[in-house]
Amino acid sequence: MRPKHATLTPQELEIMKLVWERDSAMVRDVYEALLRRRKIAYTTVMTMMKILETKGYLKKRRHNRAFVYQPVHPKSKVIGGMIREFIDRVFNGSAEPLLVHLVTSRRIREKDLQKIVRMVEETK
Amino acid sequence: MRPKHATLTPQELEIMKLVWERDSAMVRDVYEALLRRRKIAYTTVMTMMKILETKGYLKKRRHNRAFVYQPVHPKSKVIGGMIREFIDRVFNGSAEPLLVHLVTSRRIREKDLQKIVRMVEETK
DNA sequence: CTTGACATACGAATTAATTAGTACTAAGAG
DNA sequence: CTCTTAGTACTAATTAATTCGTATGTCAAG
Repeated sequence: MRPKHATLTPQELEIMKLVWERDSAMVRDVYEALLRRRKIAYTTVMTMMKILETKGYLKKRRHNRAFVYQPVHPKSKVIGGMIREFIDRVFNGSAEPLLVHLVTSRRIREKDLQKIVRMVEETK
Repeated sequence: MRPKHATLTPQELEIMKLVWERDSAMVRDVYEALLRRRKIAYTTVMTMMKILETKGYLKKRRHNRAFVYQPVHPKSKVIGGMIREFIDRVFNGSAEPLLVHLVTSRRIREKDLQKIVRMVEETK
C-alpha cells in the first residue's frame, strides 16, 4: 500500500495559498488565478477544493448558487505542520541540521540571519 | 497527468539515508535495516534500489553474485536539493520565512541559533 | 417560455509511488 | 550430482494524487 500524504500535497498547497491570501474564495476565483499560470479545468479546481473540505482544510457556505470557501486553520499553523513533517522525514526530527544547511549554503544571507537574531532577542 | 517527484520520494529517501551512512551497501544490508522498523519484502527493496539507480542516485558494481550499491552524489548535495524544492514549493523560493518559522516556533532554541551564528562568523 | 451561462454532483481515467510475487540462476554443502 | 540458499529479472497489483468529462439544475436575459 502507498502511505497517504499526512500534509498538503503540492496541488492542494497551491490552492490553499490562494485561499489564504484572499481570506475566502469561490471556485471561480481560484480557477482564474490558477489559469494564469497553467492550463487547468474548472472542475479540477472544484474537485480539489471539495477534497480540501473533506480533509478539514476548508469550510464552505452557500452564497447564492455557488460555494464560498474559507480556510479552517491559519496559514502559519498549516505551514508549521509541513515544516515539521519535512524535518521529521529528512532530518529525523531535528531542526538544527536544516538551519546549518540554510546558512552554509548561503540560502540565508548573513544580514538576514542577524536581523532574525535581533528579532528573537527583542521578543524575549 | 500527475507530475513526477523532482526529488527523492519518502521511501527513496529512507533507502538513500541507509546507503549514505554505510558508504556502500547491498540490497540485503538495506533490507535488514528496514526490516527492523517495519515489514517489507526483500524484492521491494531491490526494486527501489534499481529505481534509484535508473534515476541516477545510486551506482552498482558486481561483487560475486550480488550488487554493491554506492551513492552517486554526496548526501549534503541531495538534501540541499530537497531543501530548495521545499522552499520553492512552500515559500515561493525565499528561505527567510522558513527561518523565521523555525525560530519563532521554538523549533530552534536560541542557544543553537547563537551557536550557528558564531559558526558562520568564524568561517568568514 | 426558451436559451445560455454558470454552478454543483458524480464518476472515471491516468500516472506516480509502493509493494511484492514468481521464475530463473549460480554457488556451496553434503 | 542434488538440494538448499541467496541472489537477480520480470511482471503485476494496489493506492494516492491529479485531472477532467458528462449530467443536471438554477437563474436571468431576451
